[in-house]
Amino acid sequence: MDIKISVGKRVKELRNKLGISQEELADLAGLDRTYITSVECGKRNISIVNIEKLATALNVSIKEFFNF
Amino acid sequence: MDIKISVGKRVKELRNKLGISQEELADLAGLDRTYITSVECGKRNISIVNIEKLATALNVSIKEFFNF
DNA sequence: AACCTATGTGACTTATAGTCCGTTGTGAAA
DNA sequence: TTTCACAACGGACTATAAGTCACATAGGTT
Repeated sequence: MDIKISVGKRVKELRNKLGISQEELADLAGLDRTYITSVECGKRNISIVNIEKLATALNVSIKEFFNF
Repeated sequence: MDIKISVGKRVKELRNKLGISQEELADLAGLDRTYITSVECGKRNISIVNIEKLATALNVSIKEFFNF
């Protein structure tokens, strides 16, 4: 599976587990809401710095984030 | 520790374990020799697609790659 | 119907990722 | 001391990710 799709699904999965909206996650991570959308939809080739921001906001380590 | 530094150290560690040069890794991953240098030096905010290319070239899964 | 909340889309500018050329430094071997 | 392989560095360039916006869509509520 395309890594961008996998990352997107993982973000959505962890976000849903926390029960928060894309907008709340965006605020927590310091990113734009529409950027979160496009990441979750697998449209972004996200960088490691933003992955770290998202992982932190989602309360998981990077190692845990990639545990898929 | 800065995630870019951590990634760089990890690439270098895995590359040395394989006993290959930066240029060989670059060829295996389909990336530029000078780019590998800057990644290893922690100067690059590498994207997930290139992380996947490097992990594959280094014979580890992405999950294993981030096992640090 | 009109309304709210959450999510998705397309287009766009700015920032930087990534390439390509070469140079420099370094350490080990001859 | 030169030769070689490798690693780091630099400038100039192109490709693409980051980041934002107006707007569209889908469901649920009144």
